[in-house]
Amino acid sequence: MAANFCVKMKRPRLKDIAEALQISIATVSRALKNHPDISDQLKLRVRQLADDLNYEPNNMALQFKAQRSKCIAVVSPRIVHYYFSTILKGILQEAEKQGYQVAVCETGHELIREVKHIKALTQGLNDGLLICVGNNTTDIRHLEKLQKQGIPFVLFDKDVSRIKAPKVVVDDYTGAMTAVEHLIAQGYRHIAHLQDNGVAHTSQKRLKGYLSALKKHRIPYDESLVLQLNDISIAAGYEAVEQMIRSGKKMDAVFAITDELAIGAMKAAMAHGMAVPQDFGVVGFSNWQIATLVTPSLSTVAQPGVELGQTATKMLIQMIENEQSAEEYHLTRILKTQLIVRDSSFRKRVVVNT
Amino acid sequence: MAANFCVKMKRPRLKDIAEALQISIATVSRALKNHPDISDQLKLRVRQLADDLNYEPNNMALQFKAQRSKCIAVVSPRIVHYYFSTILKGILQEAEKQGYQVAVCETGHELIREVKHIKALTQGLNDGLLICVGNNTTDIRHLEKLQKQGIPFVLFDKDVSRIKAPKVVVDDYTGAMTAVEHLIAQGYRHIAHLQDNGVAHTSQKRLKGYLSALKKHRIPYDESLVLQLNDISIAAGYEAVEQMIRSGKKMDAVFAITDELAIGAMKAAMAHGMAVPQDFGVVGFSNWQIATLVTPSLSTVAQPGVELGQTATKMLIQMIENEQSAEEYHLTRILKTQLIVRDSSFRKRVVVNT
DNA sequence: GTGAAAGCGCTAACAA
DNA sequence: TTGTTAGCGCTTTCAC
Repeated sequence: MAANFCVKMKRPRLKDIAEALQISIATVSRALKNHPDISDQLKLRVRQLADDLNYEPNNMALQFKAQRSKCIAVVSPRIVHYYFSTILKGILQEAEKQGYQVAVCETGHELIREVKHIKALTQGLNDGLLICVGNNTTDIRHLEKLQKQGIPFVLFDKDVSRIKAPKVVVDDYTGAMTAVEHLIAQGYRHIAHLQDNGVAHTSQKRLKGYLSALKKHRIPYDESLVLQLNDISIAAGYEAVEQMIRSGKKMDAVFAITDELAIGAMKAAMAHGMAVPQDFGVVGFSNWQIATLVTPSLSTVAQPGVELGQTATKMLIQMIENEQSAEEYHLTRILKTQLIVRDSSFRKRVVVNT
Repeated sequence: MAANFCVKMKRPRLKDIAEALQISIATVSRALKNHPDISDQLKLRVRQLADDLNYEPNNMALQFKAQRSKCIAVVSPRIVHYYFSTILKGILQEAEKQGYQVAVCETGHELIREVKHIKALTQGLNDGLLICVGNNTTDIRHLEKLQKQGIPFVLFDKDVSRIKAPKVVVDDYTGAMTAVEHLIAQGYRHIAHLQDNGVAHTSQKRLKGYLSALKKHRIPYDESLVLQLNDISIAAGYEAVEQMIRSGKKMDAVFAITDELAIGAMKAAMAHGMAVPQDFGVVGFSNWQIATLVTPSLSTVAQPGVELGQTATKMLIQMIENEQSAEEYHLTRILKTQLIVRDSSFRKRVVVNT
């Protein structure tokens, strides 16, 4: 708008180089891509000038021409979240390796934002999507629409069983089962399970793992030991376990759906004079950094976040580059978890294999 | 390549609608944007068909035409990092509000990757950049080049004093000074300072804050109480303080450059029989989530991550939309930190104002 | 070995 | 009220 005394150098285009050298645009283009048809002499002159002018190809034009952006987008419920950060790290690693740019957005588990973001991201800017649906995503019409449009996408972390699409998830069932079997092996018999509202697939799978472990070892299932909480915070875990203890319920261990709940549970038990792990065993889920920092350190089921991110990204890029739609390519990859036994559940010498 | 029996619907273009309706492309374009010139009747027909075909404008074409992508990119040293996650959250919030997409990449504090990423991100795909340089970025030619190219960018978190560009940083100096003054007010007199290699601006500013606080309260400066560590982990903090204690050095408090170092320091002191905060006071920096989880809970200097992200994004978008170059718009915004006093340093009742 | 020209999907100035 | 056309920067086929 305002007059500008300092002449701002416009970005050089092929045309500028062509005109300066009195040759055609096509020749410049070829020279810069080292096309064999162009004489070495001319190539040299072109490159020289391109360097001098600081020429960089205009990516928007390239994209537009190729109708491909080399951009993928990630839709995630949470950003400030250790596990998700590790997934994102894996995504970025793989994308960098393959020369893709990664756009990120957060839905906060709100369906409206999820739908809005997915719509915005697919209006042509991105070649594909990596989506982790929110906990409240029961309506999946937006995903079905993506499929119809033939836009490649991969679902990660949260399974959505009602849709046939490529997915990368973690083996919550086996992870939970292994954790509970470990508690049983350590001699705990009254094992409570702290979960969230139980709606999400992950929660259901982990509950199933818990139940299977009990069944396998013939420990009677006591419904009142499975607590559904509104919140998965440390405070929630604390409160839940405190109430159980106060109520006189017999309980000597907790398997919690998150590390935070587990830590809350541990603190509550300790506050009520129980020694961890001697009187009370605790295992969490996720292997957040805090698990190593609490005292006693927390046993937990580690999820392979980086690997999950990498795997999902590899799948997506493959779909993009082979022009496979999400409908054709419905593969579910299930990654193994790893039980990490730390102090909060280790009171016996036993051989533990994951 | 291979024959495809299922006819894949190609993405509809304006042309398809125009042909079907026997009108011109321009008319379709205008009808869809609700241009007043078009008759309501026609608009209706056009919209109807567009809906039926599931028409979505091709963003690549729009971008190309406008030479603007409504994309910004974030360059960060680390992804799995609580503080950075909060910054990213702020960035995403503001970008979402203003309708921008956000690309993210990680440099791992490696200059080569930083340069490579910045180059890739500026080849036209992004309207501007938010950059947090790595700890080893002393060579800043890549940033100077950005300025010359007139590409809008904002530096965040890490200051680079040698370049005149818009920046958003945290007031490390005052933050550190406040923390140390708090320790002094609590009666500690032999306050050690744990820092990293001291190269980064943040480290230097925090050291200065430490020194100023001592000076202001006439506490003699003891060089041997300032430790430069190779690593900012819990283990490093533990080791450093343990050595100090073993060496018989008089020391009754630590101000550490990170929460992790601080926690390590605290654990070391406790391991050697010192009570925290009675015999030994500890204050960290950053307010990571773990600060609330350790026992005793850790006093620390909180950095406003979300606010920082938002501010940087606002500045960048303003630059983009007003076509201001980084050279013209060299404003440095310094955000206040907040001292959070928890158990690790609170032994006296005093009024604490940030 | 090099140039001319079409076209990617869309917008907007100009024409009718 | 609607159509025509040029053009955004680049690649690529075809012609010479």
